[in-house]
Amino acid sequence: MNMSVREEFEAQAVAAVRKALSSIGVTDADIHAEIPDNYDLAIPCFAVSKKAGMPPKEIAEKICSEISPSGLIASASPLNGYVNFTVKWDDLAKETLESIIENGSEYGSAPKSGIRVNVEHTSTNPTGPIHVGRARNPIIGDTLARCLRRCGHEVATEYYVNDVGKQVVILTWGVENIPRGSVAEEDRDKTDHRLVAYYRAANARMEAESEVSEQISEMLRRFEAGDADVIQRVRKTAEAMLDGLKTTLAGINVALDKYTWESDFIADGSAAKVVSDLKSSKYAGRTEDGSWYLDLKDFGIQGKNTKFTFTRSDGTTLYTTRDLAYHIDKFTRSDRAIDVLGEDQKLGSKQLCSALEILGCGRMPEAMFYSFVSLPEGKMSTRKGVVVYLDDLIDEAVDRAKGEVLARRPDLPAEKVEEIAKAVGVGAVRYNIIRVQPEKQLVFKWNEALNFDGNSGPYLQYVHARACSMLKKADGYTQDADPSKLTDEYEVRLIKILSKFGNVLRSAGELRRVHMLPAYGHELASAFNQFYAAVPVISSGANRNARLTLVECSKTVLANVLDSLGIEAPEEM
RNA sequence: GGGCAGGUGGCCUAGUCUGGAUAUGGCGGCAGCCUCCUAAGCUGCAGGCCGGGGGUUCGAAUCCCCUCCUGCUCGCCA
Repeated sequence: MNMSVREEFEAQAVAAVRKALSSIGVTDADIHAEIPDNYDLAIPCFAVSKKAGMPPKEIAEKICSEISPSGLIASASPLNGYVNFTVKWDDLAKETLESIIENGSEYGSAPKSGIRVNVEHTSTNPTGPIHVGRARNPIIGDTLARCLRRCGHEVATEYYVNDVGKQVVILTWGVENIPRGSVAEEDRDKTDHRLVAYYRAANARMEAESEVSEQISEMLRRFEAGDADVIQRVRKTAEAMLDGLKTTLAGINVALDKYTWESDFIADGSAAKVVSDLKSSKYAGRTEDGSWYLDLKDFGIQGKNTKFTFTRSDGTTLYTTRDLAYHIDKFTRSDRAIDVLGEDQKLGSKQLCSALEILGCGRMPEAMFYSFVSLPEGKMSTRKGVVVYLDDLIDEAVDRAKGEVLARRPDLPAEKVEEIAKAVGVGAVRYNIIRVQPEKQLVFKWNEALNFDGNSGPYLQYVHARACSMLKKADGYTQDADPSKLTDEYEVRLIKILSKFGNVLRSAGELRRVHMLPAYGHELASAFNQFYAAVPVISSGANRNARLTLVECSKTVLANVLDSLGIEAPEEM
């Protein structure tokens, strides 16, 4: 679909102001619109004031005198240096409702852009189950991907599997050498939870027994020398572990389009190509021991060590070297690459970008950082067992949701209860994580993670279910988008919120401000609840059809918001 | 020590990029609201030196400088 009515109105208002300003000789003014409480749009004249050499108040008055109602603009009035616009309500309401009815699940989406966007997310080491400390990654990545799709882009999500390096070798050694039953496996029947016991045990034995340590080192040496057998065995273990991780991700409605294996970039020679290309750059240098590095002091890398090492002294590649090959590969199949990364990757990501620049790669990945979720007692650690697994969080959330459903709906069959409980539990978890700006430090607390009230996923789901229930109970009506039947203040507010959805999707997607989405959903749901409490719908006589149409439209947009958040929209709960 | 990020009522949080009209919501607390469309709801009340200090400006939560607290980081680890 094309520009929404709301966006057209904004464009018209800005154009009108620009035109009025040009009549007083100001042409390059910096105009930005705000959405105030009492008007539909406001443009402050303070910045313009200096350029024009006129007080803001006078400019606002002057601008308003030049603007007459046209298009979607109903009025423009000056107040305290602002130009306040009101929209032609009838047009806004009618076109918004008609557009929602016409476009349904696509309402708010932008037309196809033809731009290929690659979103890499999750990419956790396949050495243990996903814990809550990293749970922001798949949820941010998946939500962003959903928003970008609605922004019209061709989006592919991708998981970069680290099947290279000491950690996976330790795991593989453990799985191959520690007898089944000799270590206590976790009781959850999933490969990631089963195998992590061998990873822990292997780590412990490596530290305690020099013989084990030597075996692991030998395995690592053979791996790096390209021993096909070792590489294959490590890959197999990683695949088994990944299987469990995929199940966890599926549990929170995350499915990735592609899994790319780090070892492939060694096997196909592309990592070696990166090394040889970097060696010939003027920033390259070699230490006495024979390792190669780039000196990045001219690239804004600060600190006592500006060197970025890209080969070991034995010539083998390092993680970031392979990541370079990976990014070059990504850009052969996408126009934009977005990396969702933990904040510990900030320096690495910067070095990667500098190296890409040195390699003459015309493009840079856009990094999105989040800070790790910690526990009140401190950082999570898989090895120390100070950890809350994502699987446990999901189970707990679904369990609690089940209790809530059972308490409210004794009439539902058991199967339906399970279905709703899963939707609600997962909704609470995803919403709670995505509602907060990613860079904010987050301390995990059960009562917050399992919040079902107020600013929560279930609150939005509840409104969706409520709207569905009303439509069902109405038992038939004819669609009516006549704005003259929707003049109550609650109806007006609700429709104005519905008209903003496209703008919200744009900033959540293009500007990667994913946390705008839950805020909007809450605003919409809250406005609906107020409308619901104040305005009778089913028994409302002449306005019945129009009000039911508004309920249907609200339901549609809410479903779109929930879908963008990767949260299911139950029809009853 | 250097770099990067966060600091907003008891708790969580929006707004900071692009300075502007009374700082957004939620949780918890208190007081109300189901003979009407799902009370996972609605209404009202209390609660704020926007970490602290300077500066720029007609105007600062927002920009600049200093400072304190928290997290991350400065590997021939991944």
